[in-house]
Amino acid sequence: MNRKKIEEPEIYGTEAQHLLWSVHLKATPGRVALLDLLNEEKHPVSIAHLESRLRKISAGLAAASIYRALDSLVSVGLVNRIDTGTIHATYEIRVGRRHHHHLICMGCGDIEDSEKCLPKGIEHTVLADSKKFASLSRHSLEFFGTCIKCAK
Amino acid sequence: MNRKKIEEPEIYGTEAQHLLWSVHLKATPGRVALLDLLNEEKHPVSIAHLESRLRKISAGLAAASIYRALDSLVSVGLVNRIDTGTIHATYEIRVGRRHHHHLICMGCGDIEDSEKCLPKGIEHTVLADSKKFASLSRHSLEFFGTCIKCAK
DNA sequence: ACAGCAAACGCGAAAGATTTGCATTTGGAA
DNA sequence: TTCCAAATGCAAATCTTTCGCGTTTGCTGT
Repeated sequence: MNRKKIEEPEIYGTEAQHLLWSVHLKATPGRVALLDLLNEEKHPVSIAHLESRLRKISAGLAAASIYRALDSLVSVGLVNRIDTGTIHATYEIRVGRRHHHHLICMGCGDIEDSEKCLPKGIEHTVLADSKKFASLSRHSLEFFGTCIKCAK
Repeated sequence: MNRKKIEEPEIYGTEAQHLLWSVHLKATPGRVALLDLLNEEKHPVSIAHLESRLRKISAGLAAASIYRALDSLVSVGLVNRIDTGTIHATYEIRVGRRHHHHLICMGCGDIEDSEKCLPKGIEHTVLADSKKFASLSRHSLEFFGTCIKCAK
């Protein structure tokens, strides 16, 4: 039993595994589950949301592990942390998506993506004006307003 | 004793009182203390920071009251809630300041203001592209990077 | 295929942060 | 000055996030 054991071409690994390997992180079940989950979501989700989804879908990560895994995913840039104007931060997959921003409804919290972004080069302009910064690597831009439903 | 009782021209009220009255909020000690405090600060500060400052400076608001007061100040637009990329949100006075954004150091958390903003009319463009939103009232824009000190 | 080690994980407890209920106080309109 | 809705203080209840530590596991080198 050494020729070929399994049908699946497991040699190549999943997409999530490749993502993790590409940033030198171990492809652990927790990180893979979180990446898969965030990949399905179309919008930023809260930690509480992730926690309950994981409890249902997969075995369920310990809360502490979710925090640790998210921290590592954010720190290597696979995932973004987004401010939705509420107290609690939300998370969104970054890799594999076009750079984009959000319209956030202050009534119901609903979110829509926007492809509009800052004019090219504005980071350089901002940096040039700055007296204290050596470099800028990313920015966050969110628009707050009222969605059609909440406007009645 | 009915002609004139006190030296101070108390007839007019403080700046914080006027701000509160202008948005139809009662000028309570808690809100006034918070507004005064935020007015001194040059950058967004955390709730924990506000709490300890209040304990020292004035009598000190109950934690619950700080949360309630900040909620009301934010909801009427006197104060902004800012995402600094960490878990905890921060607060900054809005009224009386020019519209501006922030450069946030991912190393030490230091913040610098930037007067650069989005091109005029971008909110309208974004709104026009949107399928779900009726109106946009504000936006947040933060740049994340490394300050000179942290870049060593 | 296997051993070894640093990195992750689970679990439970600790530490913090935020909210709620309720009795009491107070700003400001009448 | 009176009065009432809105604020506040306080303490308890809830959440959220972090930590310590013993156990498990991904993955590198053999």
